[in-house]
Amino acid sequence: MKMVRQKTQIRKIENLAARQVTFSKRRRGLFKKAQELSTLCDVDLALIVFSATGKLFHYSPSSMSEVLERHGQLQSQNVGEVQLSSDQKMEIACKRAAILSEELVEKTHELRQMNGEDIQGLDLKELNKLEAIIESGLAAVVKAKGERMLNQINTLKKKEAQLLEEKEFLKQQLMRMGTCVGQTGIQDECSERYSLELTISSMSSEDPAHNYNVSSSHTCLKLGLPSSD
Amino acid sequence: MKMVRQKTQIRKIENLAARQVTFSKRRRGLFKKAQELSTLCDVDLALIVFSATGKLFHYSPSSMSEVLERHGQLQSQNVGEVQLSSDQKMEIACKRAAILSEELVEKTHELRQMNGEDIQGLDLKELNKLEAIIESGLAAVVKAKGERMLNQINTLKKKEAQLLEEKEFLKQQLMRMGTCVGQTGIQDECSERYSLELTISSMSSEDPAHNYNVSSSHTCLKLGLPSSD
DNA sequence: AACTATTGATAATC
DNA sequence: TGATTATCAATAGTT
Repeated sequence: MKMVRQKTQIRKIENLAARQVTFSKRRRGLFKKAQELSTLCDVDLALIVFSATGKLFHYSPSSMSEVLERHGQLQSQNVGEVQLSSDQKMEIACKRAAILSEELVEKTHELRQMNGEDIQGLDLKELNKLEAIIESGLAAVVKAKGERMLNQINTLKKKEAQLLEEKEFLKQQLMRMGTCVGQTGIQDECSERYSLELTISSMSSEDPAHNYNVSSSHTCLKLGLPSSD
Repeated sequence: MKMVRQKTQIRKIENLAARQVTFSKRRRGLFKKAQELSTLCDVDLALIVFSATGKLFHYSPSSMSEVLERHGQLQSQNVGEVQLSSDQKMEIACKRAAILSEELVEKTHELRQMNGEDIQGLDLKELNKLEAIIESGLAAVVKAKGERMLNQINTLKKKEAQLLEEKEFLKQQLMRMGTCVGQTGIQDECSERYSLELTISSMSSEDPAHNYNVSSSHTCLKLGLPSSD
Protein backbone atom coordinates (compact mmCIF):
# COMPACT_ATOMS: atom_id res chain seq x y z
CA MET A 1 0.00 0.00 0.00
CA LYS A 2 1.42 3.37 -1.05
CA MET A 3 1.75 6.06 1.53
CA VAL A 4 0.15 9.30 0.42
CA ARG A 5 2.81 11.37 -1.23
CA GLN A 6 3.60 14.53 0.68
CA LYS A 7 3.35 17.89 -0.95
CA THR A 8 7.09 18.41 -1.06
CA GLN A 9 8.47 20.95 1.34
CA ILE A 10 11.33 22.86 -0.15
CA ARG A 11 13.88 22.70 2.61
CA LYS A 12 17.00 20.68 3.17
CA ILE A 13 16.33 16.93 3.26
CA GLU A 14 17.90 15.77 6.51
CA ASN A 15 18.15 12.09 5.69
CA LEU A 16 21.39 11.61 3.77
CA ALA A 17 20.31 8.70 1.62
CA ALA A 18 17.05 10.33 0.69
CA ARG A 19 18.89 13.53 -0.08
CA GLN A 20 21.29 11.74 -2.38
CA VAL A 21 18.50 9.98 -4.18
CA THR A 22 16.61 13.20 -4.62
CA PHE A 23 19.78 14.94 -5.74
CA SER A 24 20.30 12.34 -8.40
CA LYS A 25 16.73 12.44 -9.63
CA ARG A 26 16.29 16.17 -9.59
CA ARG A 27 19.69 16.87 -11.02
CA ARG A 28 18.83 14.78 -14.04
CA GLY A 29 15.48 16.53 -14.31
CA LEU A 30 17.10 19.93 -14.10
CA PHE A 31 19.65 19.16 -16.79
CA LYS A 32 16.93 17.83 -19.00
CA LYS A 33 14.90 20.97 -18.58
CA ALA A 34 17.94 23.11 -19.21
CA GLN A 35 18.60 21.23 -22.40
CA GLU A 36 15.01 21.58 -23.50
CA LEU A 37 14.98 25.30 -22.85
CA SER A 38 18.14 25.73 -24.81
CA THR A 39 16.80 23.76 -27.75
CA LEU A 40 13.24 25.04 -27.79
CA CYS A 41 14.15 28.67 -27.45
CA ASP A 42 17.51 28.59 -29.19
CA VAL A 43 19.33 30.26 -26.34
CA ASP A 44 22.68 29.85 -24.73
CA LEU A 45 22.79 28.72 -21.18
CA ALA A 46 25.14 27.20 -18.70
CA LEU A 47 24.36 25.11 -15.68
CA ILE A 48 26.89 24.01 -13.10
CA VAL A 49 26.06 21.83 -10.15
CA PHE A 50 28.49 20.89 -7.43
CA SER A 51 27.51 17.85 -5.48
CA ALA A 52 27.99 17.87 -1.73
CA THR A 53 31.14 15.79 -2.22
CA GLY A 54 32.53 18.43 -4.54
CA LYS A 55 31.84 16.50 -7.69
CA LEU A 56 30.96 18.74 -10.58
CA PHE A 57 28.19 18.37 -13.10
CA HIS A 58 27.63 20.83 -15.83
CA TYR A 59 25.55 21.33 -18.89
CA SER A 60 25.98 23.82 -21.65
CA PRO A 61 25.11 23.43 -25.32
CA SER A 62 28.26 25.26 -26.26
CA SER A 63 31.20 24.34 -24.12
CA MET A 64 31.08 25.47 -20.55
CA SER A 65 34.08 27.70 -20.78
CA GLU A 66 32.76 29.33 -23.89
CA VAL A 67 29.57 30.38 -22.24
CA LEU A 68 31.36 31.65 -19.20
CA GLU A 69 33.85 33.51 -21.29
CA ARG A 70 31.22 35.13 -23.41
CA HIS A 71 29.64 36.10 -20.22
CA GLY A 72 32.90 37.70 -19.19
CA GLN A 73 31.94 41.08 -20.49
CA LEU A 74 28.68 41.15 -18.61
CA GLN A 75 30.30 39.63 -15.59
CA SER A 76 32.33 42.70 -14.92
CA GLN A 77 29.19 44.79 -15.11
CA ASN A 78 26.74 42.60 -13.25
CA VAL A 79 28.68 40.43 -10.87
CA GLY A 80 31.79 42.46 -10.79
CA GLU A 81 33.38 41.26 -7.60
CA VAL A 82 35.17 38.35 -9.27
CA GLN A 83 38.91 38.42 -8.60
CA LEU A 84 41.07 36.83 -11.26
CA SER A 85 44.77 36.78 -11.70
CA SER A 86 46.08 38.78 -14.64
CA ASP A 87 47.10 35.55 -16.34
CA GLN A 88 43.59 34.23 -15.95
CA LYS A 89 42.18 37.43 -17.34
CA MET A 90 44.55 37.27 -20.25
CA GLU A 91 43.61 33.70 -20.90
CA ILE A 92 39.96 34.48 -20.81
CA ALA A 93 40.32 37.49 -23.06
CA CYS A 94 42.26 35.53 -25.65
CA LYS A 95 39.96 32.58 -25.58
CA ARG A 96 37.00 34.83 -25.77
CA ALA A 97 38.40 36.66 -28.75
CA ALA A 98 39.08 33.36 -30.47
CA ILE A 99 35.58 32.13 -29.86
CA LEU A 100 34.01 35.37 -30.96
CA SER A 101 36.11 35.33 -34.06
CA GLU A 102 34.95 31.84 -34.93
CA GLU A 103 31.37 32.73 -34.34
CA LEU A 104 31.76 35.83 -36.43
CA VAL A 105 33.16 33.82 -39.29
CA GLU A 106 30.27 31.43 -39.01
CA LYS A 107 27.64 34.15 -38.87
CA THR A 108 29.24 36.00 -41.74
CA HIS A 109 29.20 32.88 -43.83
CA GLU A 110 25.59 32.23 -42.96
CA LEU A 111 24.68 35.76 -43.85
CA ARG A 112 26.51 35.55 -47.15
CA GLN A 113 24.68 32.37 -48.00
CA MET A 114 21.40 34.03 -47.28
CA ASN A 115 22.47 36.68 -49.74
CA GLY A 116 23.09 34.00 -52.32
CA GLU A 117 26.85 34.08 -52.00
CA ASP A 118 29.19 31.28 -51.00
CA ILE A 119 26.75 28.66 -52.16
CA GLN A 120 28.96 26.89 -54.65
CA GLY A 121 29.66 24.12 -52.23
CA LEU A 122 26.03 23.37 -51.46
CA ASP A 123 24.29 20.41 -52.98
CA LEU A 124 20.71 20.42 -54.18
CA LYS A 125 19.30 19.35 -50.85
CA GLU A 126 21.19 22.06 -49.00
CA LEU A 127 20.12 24.62 -51.57
CA ASN A 128 16.52 23.64 -51.03
CA LYS A 129 16.89 24.01 -47.30
CA LEU A 130 18.52 27.41 -47.70
CA GLU A 131 15.76 28.48 -50.04
CA ALA A 132 13.13 27.43 -47.53
CA ILE A 133 14.83 29.39 -44.76
CA ILE A 134 15.09 32.51 -46.86
CA GLU A 135 11.52 32.17 -48.01
CA SER A 136 10.22 31.92 -44.48
CA GLY A 137 12.17 35.06 -43.55
CA LEU A 138 10.82 36.81 -46.59
CA ALA A 139 7.30 35.77 -45.73
CA ALA A 140 7.67 37.19 -42.23
CA VAL A 141 9.00 40.47 -43.54
CA VAL A 142 6.30 40.74 -46.18
CA LYS A 143 3.69 40.02 -43.56
CA ALA A 144 5.08 42.68 -41.25
CA LYS A 145 5.17 45.09 -44.15
CA GLY A 146 1.56 44.36 -45.00
CA GLU A 147 0.50 45.01 -41.45
CA ARG A 148 2.46 48.21 -41.31
CA MET A 149 0.91 49.40 -44.56
CA LEU A 150 -2.55 48.52 -43.43
CA ASN A 151 -1.94 50.58 -40.33
CA GLN A 152 -0.84 53.52 -42.42
CA ILE A 153 -3.84 53.20 -44.66
CA ASN A 154 -6.22 53.21 -41.75
CA THR A 155 -4.45 56.14 -40.21
CA LEU A 156 -4.55 58.07 -43.44
CA LYS A 157 -8.22 57.34 -43.87
CA LYS A 158 -8.98 58.72 -40.44
CA LYS A 159 -6.80 61.70 -41.18
CA GLU A 160 -8.61 62.25 -44.44
CA ALA A 161 -12.00 62.07 -42.79
CA GLN A 162 -10.93 64.53 -40.15
CA LEU A 163 -9.53 66.95 -42.69
CA LEU A 164 -12.66 66.75 -44.76
CA GLU A 165 -14.65 67.59 -41.70
CA GLU A 166 -12.43 70.53 -40.88
CA LYS A 167 -12.57 71.71 -44.45
CA GLU A 168 -16.33 71.56 -44.42
CA PHE A 169 -16.47 73.49 -41.20
CA LEU A 170 -14.16 76.19 -42.54
CA LYS A 171 -16.08 76.38 -45.78
CA GLN A 172 -19.25 77.05 -43.90
CA GLN A 173 -17.49 79.65 -41.79
CA LEU A 174 -16.23 81.25 -44.97
CA MET A 175 -19.67 81.26 -46.51
CA ARG A 176 -21.09 82.95 -43.45
CA MET A 177 -18.33 85.53 -43.57
CA GLY A 178 -18.82 85.95 -47.30
CA THR A 179 -22.48 86.68 -46.79
CA CYS A 180 -21.67 89.15 -44.08
CA VAL A 181 -19.00 90.82 -46.24
CA GLY A 182 -21.27 90.87 -49.24
CA GLN A 183 -23.62 92.95 -47.22
CA THR A 184 -20.89 95.47 -46.35
CA GLY A 185 -20.01 95.89 -50.04
CA ILE A 186 -16.26 95.08 -49.90
CA GLN A 187 -16.68 91.58 -51.15
CA ASP A 188 -13.63 90.95 -53.35
CA GLU A 189 -10.94 92.18 -51.03
CA CYS A 190 -12.33 90.41 -48.01
CA SER A 191 -13.02 87.13 -49.69
CA GLU A 192 -9.37 87.04 -50.73
CA ARG A 193 -8.24 87.73 -47.22
CA TYR A 194 -10.40 84.96 -45.74
CA SER A 195 -9.22 82.55 -48.35
CA LEU A 196 -5.66 83.17 -47.22
CA GLU A 197 -6.65 82.70 -43.62
CA LEU A 198 -8.23 79.42 -44.44
CA THR A 199 -5.05 78.13 -46.00
CA ILE A 200 -2.94 79.18 -43.07
CA SER A 201 -5.27 77.75 -40.49
CA SER A 202 -5.53 74.42 -42.18
CA MET A 203 -1.76 74.29 -42.46
CA SER A 204 -1.21 74.91 -38.80
CA SER A 205 -3.79 72.36 -37.88
CA GLU A 206 -1.70 69.80 -39.75
CA ASP A 207 1.56 70.20 -37.87
CA PRO A 208 4.91 68.72 -38.65
CA ALA A 209 4.94 66.19 -35.82
CA HIS A 210 1.44 64.82 -36.33
CA ASN A 211 -0.48 66.05 -33.29
CA TYR A 212 -3.72 64.28 -33.38
CA ASN A 213 -2.41 61.92 -36.02
CA VAL A 214 -3.33 58.37 -35.12
CA SER A 215 -0.28 57.03 -36.89
CA SER A 216 1.88 58.14 -34.01
CA SER A 217 0.29 55.45 -31.91
CA HIS A 218 2.74 53.03 -33.41
CA THR A 219 5.63 55.03 -32.04
CA CYS A 220 3.91 55.02 -28.67
CA LEU A 221 3.78 51.28 -28.77
CA LYS A 222 7.45 50.99 -29.44
CA LEU A 223 8.34 53.33 -26.63
CA GLY A 224 5.99 51.66 -24.25
CA LEU A 225 7.49 48.20 -24.69
CA PRO A 226 11.22 48.68 -25.16
CA SER A 227 12.37 45.46 -23.52
CA SER A 228 9.54 43.06 -23.94
CA ASP A 229 11.66 39.95 -24.02
CA MET B 1 -12.85 24.82 -26.78
CA LYS B 2 -9.26 24.01 -25.93
CA MET B 3 -7.07 22.51 -28.55
CA VAL B 4 -5.53 19.24 -27.43
CA ARG B 5 -2.12 19.96 -25.99
CA GLN B 6 0.67 18.55 -28.11
CA LYS B 7 3.17 16.12 -26.72
CA THR B 8 5.94 18.66 -26.82
CA GLN B 9 8.56 18.18 -29.48
CA ILE B 10 11.95 19.30 -28.30
CA ARG B 11 13.23 21.33 -31.20
CA LYS B 12 13.51 25.00 -31.93
CA ILE B 13 10.15 26.77 -31.85
CA GLU B 14 9.99 28.59 -35.15
CA ASN B 15 7.30 31.09 -34.25
CA LEU B 16 9.03 34.02 -32.57
CA ALA B 17 6.21 35.04 -30.26
CA ALA B 18 5.57 31.50 -29.14
CA ARG B 19 9.27 31.03 -28.58
CA GLN B 20 9.46 34.10 -26.40
CA VAL B 21 6.48 33.02 -24.36
CA THR B 22 7.91 29.55 -23.89
CA PHE B 23 11.28 31.03 -23.05
CA SER B 24 9.74 33.14 -20.35
CA LYS B 25 7.73 30.30 -18.87
CA ARG B 26 10.36 27.64 -19.01
CA ARG B 27 13.07 29.95 -17.81
CA ARG B 28 11.06 30.63 -14.69
CA GLY B 29 10.41 26.92 -14.28
CA LEU B 30 14.08 26.10 -14.71
CA PHE B 31 15.17 28.66 -12.15
CA LYS B 32 12.58 27.39 -9.74
CA LYS B 33 13.81 23.84 -10.12
CA ALA B 34 17.40 24.96 -9.73
CA GLN B 35 16.51 26.74 -6.54
CA GLU B 36 14.65 23.71 -5.23
CA LEU B 37 17.52 21.38 -5.99
CA SER B 38 19.92 23.68 -4.26
CA THR B 39 17.74 23.93 -1.17
CA LEU B 40 16.57 20.33 -0.94
CA CYS B 41 19.97 18.81 -1.47
CA ASP B 42 22.08 21.57 0.00
CA VAL B 43 24.33 21.88 -3.01
CA ASP B 44 26.02 24.70 -4.82
CA LEU B 45 24.92 25.46 -8.31
CA ALA B 46 24.97 28.20 -10.87
CA LEU B 47 22.63 28.75 -13.76
CA ILE B 48 23.17 31.34 -16.44
CA VAL B 49 20.74 31.90 -19.28
CA PHE B 50 21.22 34.29 -22.17
CA SER B 51 18.11 35.37 -24.00
CA ALA B 52 18.27 35.55 -27.78
CA THR B 53 18.64 39.31 -27.50
CA GLY B 54 21.62 38.87 -25.23
CA LYS B 55 19.82 39.67 -22.02
CA LEU B 56 21.20 37.75 -19.10
CA PHE B 57 19.49 35.82 -16.35
CA HIS B 58 21.30 33.98 -13.67
CA TYR B 59 20.70 32.12 -10.48
CA SER B 60 23.18 31.02 -7.95
CA PRO B 61 22.48 30.47 -4.25
CA SER B 62 26.04 31.19 -3.29
CA SER B 63 27.54 34.22 -4.88
CA MET B 64 28.07 34.02 -8.58
CA SER B 65 31.70 34.93 -8.19
CA GLU B 66 32.34 32.03 -5.87
CA VAL B 67 30.95 29.55 -8.35
CA LEU B 68 32.82 31.13 -11.18
CA GLU B 69 36.04 31.09 -9.23
CA ARG B 70 35.69 27.43 -8.52
CA HIS B 71 35.11 26.92 -12.16
CA GLY B 72 38.15 29.05 -12.91
CA GLN B 73 40.29 26.26 -11.52
CA LEU B 74 38.93 23.88 -14.11
CA GLN B 75 39.46 26.37 -16.83
CA SER B 76 43.16 26.66 -16.17
CA GLN B 77 43.40 22.89 -16.36
CA ASN B 78 41.66 22.76 -19.68
CA VAL B 79 43.16 25.66 -21.56
CA GLY B 80 46.32 26.07 -19.58
CA GLU B 81 48.93 26.42 -22.27
CA VAL B 82 48.44 30.12 -22.89
CA GLN B 83 51.22 32.10 -21.22
CA LEU B 84 51.01 35.80 -21.84
CA SER B 85 51.42 38.48 -19.25
CA SER B 86 52.17 41.70 -21.10
CA ASP B 87 49.74 44.46 -20.32
CA GLN B 88 49.82 45.55 -23.91
CA LYS B 89 48.85 42.13 -25.14
CA MET B 90 46.11 42.06 -22.58
CA GLU B 91 44.81 45.34 -23.81
CA ILE B 92 44.92 44.23 -27.40
CA ALA B 93 43.10 41.02 -26.62
CA CYS B 94 40.40 42.84 -24.72
CA LYS B 95 39.99 45.39 -27.44
CA ARG B 96 39.80 42.70 -30.04
CA ALA B 97 37.23 40.81 -28.07
CA ALA B 98 35.17 43.94 -27.64
CA ILE B 99 35.25 44.70 -31.35
CA LEU B 100 34.44 41.14 -32.29
CA SER B 101 31.63 41.09 -29.82
CA GLU B 102 30.11 44.21 -31.33
CA GLU B 103 30.42 42.81 -34.80
CA LEU B 104 28.88 39.57 -33.67
CA VAL B 105 25.94 41.36 -32.12
CA GLU B 106 25.46 43.29 -35.33
CA LYS B 107 25.68 40.22 -37.53
CA THR B 108 23.36 38.27 -35.28
CA HIS B 109 20.85 41.04 -35.44
CA GLU B 110 21.14 41.25 -39.20
CA LEU B 111 20.67 37.52 -39.49
CA ARG B 112 17.66 37.59 -37.25
CA GLN B 113 16.12 40.33 -39.31
CA MET B 114 16.65 38.31 -42.44
CA ASN B 115 14.74 35.58 -40.69
CA GLY B 116 11.91 37.99 -40.07
CA GLU B 117 12.66 38.48 -36.39
CA ASP B 118 13.53 41.68 -34.55
CA ILE B 119 11.75 43.78 -37.16
CA GLN B 120 9.30 45.51 -34.87
CA GLY B 121 11.39 48.65 -34.89
CA LEU B 122 11.68 48.96 -38.66
CA ASP B 123 9.62 51.48 -40.54
CA LEU B 124 8.04 50.85 -43.90
CA LYS B 125 11.02 52.06 -45.86
CA GLU B 126 13.40 49.86 -43.92
CA LEU B 127 11.08 46.91 -44.29
CA ASN B 128 11.04 47.43 -48.03
CA LYS B 129 14.80 47.54 -48.12
CA LEU B 130 15.03 44.39 -46.06
CA GLU B 131 12.53 42.69 -48.31
CA ALA B 132 14.54 43.65 -51.37
CA ILE B 133 17.73 42.28 -49.85
CA ILE B 134 16.11 39.00 -48.93
CA GLU B 135 14.48 38.72 -52.31
CA SER B 136 17.76 39.22 -54.09
CA GLY B 137 19.32 36.52 -51.93
CA LEU B 138 16.43 34.24 -52.63
CA ALA B 139 16.69 34.92 -56.34
CA ALA B 140 20.37 34.03 -56.30
CA VAL B 141 19.73 30.80 -54.45
CA VAL B 142 16.85 29.88 -56.72
CA LYS B 143 18.99 30.63 -59.74
CA ALA B 144 21.83 28.49 -58.43
CA LYS B 145 19.37 25.75 -57.70
CA GLY B 146 17.98 25.96 -61.22
CA GLU B 147 21.43 25.75 -62.72
CA ARG B 148 22.30 22.82 -60.54
CA MET B 149 19.14 21.02 -61.56
CA LEU B 150 19.69 21.81 -65.22
CA ASN B 151 23.14 20.35 -64.93
CA GLN B 152 21.75 17.22 -63.44
CA ILE B 153 19.13 16.99 -66.12
CA ASN B 154 21.67 17.37 -68.90
CA THR B 155 23.95 14.87 -67.34
CA LEU B 156 21.11 12.43 -66.97
CA LYS B 157 20.07 12.95 -70.56
CA LYS B 158 23.57 12.24 -71.79
CA LYS B 159 23.70 9.20 -69.61
CA GLU B 160 20.36 8.08 -70.93
CA ALA B 161 21.43 8.55 -74.52
CA GLN B 162 24.58 6.60 -73.90
CA LEU B 163 22.69 3.81 -72.23
CA LEU B 164 20.17 3.67 -75.03
CA GLU B 165 22.98 3.43 -77.50
CA GLU B 166 24.61 0.65 -75.55
CA LYS B 167 21.32 -1.10 -75.19
CA GLU B 168 20.73 -0.88 -78.94
CA PHE B 169 24.16 -2.26 -79.66
CA LEU B 170 23.63 -5.14 -77.30
CA LYS B 171 20.22 -5.85 -78.75
CA GLN B 172 21.67 -6.07 -82.22
CA GLN B 173 24.40 -8.37 -80.96
CA LEU B 174 21.73 -10.51 -79.37
CA MET B 175 19.70 -10.63 -82.55
CA ARG B 176 22.73 -11.65 -84.58
CA MET B 177 23.47 -14.40 -82.13
CA GLY B 178 19.86 -15.51 -82.12
CA THR B 179 19.85 -15.78 -85.91
CA CYS B 180 23.06 -17.80 -85.89
CA VAL B 181 21.70 -20.16 -83.27
CA GLY B 182 18.42 -20.55 -85.10
CA GLN B 183 20.33 -21.87 -88.12
CA THR B 184 22.14 -24.55 -86.15
CA GLY B 185 18.90 -26.03 -84.94
CA ILE B 186 19.71 -26.09 -81.21
CA GLN B 187 17.91 -22.91 -80.62
CA ASP B 188 16.61 -23.24 -77.11
CA GLU B 189 19.72 -24.42 -75.37
CA CYS B 190 22.09 -22.07 -77.10
CA SER B 191 19.95 -19.01 -76.87
CA GLU B 192 19.93 -19.48 -73.16
CA ARG B 193 23.68 -19.81 -73.04
CA TYR B 194 24.26 -16.68 -75.09
CA SER B 195 21.82 -14.80 -73.03
CA LEU B 196 23.89 -15.59 -70.01
CA GLU B 197 27.07 -14.57 -71.75
CA LEU B 198 25.52 -11.32 -72.74
CA THR B 199 24.72 -10.52 -69.17
CA ILE B 200 28.22 -11.24 -67.99
CA SER B 201 29.93 -9.27 -70.72
CA SER B 202 27.79 -6.23 -70.25
CA MET B 203 28.48 -6.31 -66.57
CA SER B 204 32.18 -6.26 -67.05
CA SER B 205 31.98 -3.51 -69.63
CA GLU B 206 30.37 -1.18 -67.13
CA ASP B 207 31.88 -0.61 -63.74
CA PRO B 208 31.59 -3.37 -61.16
CA ALA B 209 29.17 -1.62 -58.91
CA HIS B 210 26.67 -0.49 -61.48
CA ASN B 211 25.79 -2.52 -64.51
CA TYR B 212 23.66 -1.10 -67.24
CA ASN B 213 20.62 -0.86 -65.09
CA VAL B 214 19.06 2.50 -65.92
CA SER B 215 17.58 2.92 -62.50
CA SER B 216 21.03 3.10 -61.00
CA SER B 217 22.07 5.88 -63.34
CA HIS B 218 21.37 8.44 -60.65
CA THR B 219 23.85 6.82 -58.37
CA CYS B 220 26.28 6.65 -61.27
CA LEU B 221 25.86 10.32 -61.81
CA LYS B 222 26.78 11.16 -58.28
CA LEU B 223 29.85 8.97 -58.41
CA GLY B 224 30.85 10.02 -61.86
CA LEU B 225 30.62 13.74 -61.25
CA PRO B 226 31.52 14.23 -57.65
CA SER B 227 32.28 17.93 -57.83
CA SER B 228 30.76 19.12 -61.06
CA ASP B 229 27.58 20.52 -59.56
C1' DA C 1 16.86 0.52 -10.40
C1' DA C 2 11.81 0.25 -11.59
C1' DC C 3 7.16 1.47 -10.77
C1' DT C 4 2.91 4.46 -10.08
C1' DA C 5 0.24 7.81 -7.59
C1' DT C 6 0.64 12.20 -7.09
C1' DT C 7 2.31 16.73 -7.48
C1' DG C 8 4.19 19.97 -10.53
C1' DA C 9 5.04 22.22 -15.03
C1' DT C 10 3.33 24.13 -18.99
C1' DA C 11 0.93 24.57 -23.96
C1' DA C 12 -2.96 26.38 -25.51
C1' DT C 13 -6.19 29.66 -24.79
C1' DC C 14 -8.50 33.95 -23.37
C1' DT D 1 1.51 40.21 -19.99
C1' DG D 2 -1.13 37.53 -16.60
C1' DA D 3 -4.54 34.11 -15.51
C1' DT D 4 -6.72 29.57 -16.35
C1' DT D 5 -6.99 24.82 -17.20
C1' DA D 6 -6.44 20.54 -19.58
C1' DT D 7 -2.77 17.99 -20.39
C1' DC D 8 1.85 16.20 -20.10
C1' DA D 9 6.07 15.56 -17.33
C1' DA D 10 8.69 15.03 -13.01
C1' DT D 11 9.27 12.74 -9.04
C1' DA D 12 8.26 10.96 -3.84
C1' DG D 13 7.42 7.04 -1.88
C1' DT D 14 7.47 2.34 -2.42
C1' DT D 15 8.99 -2.41 -4.21
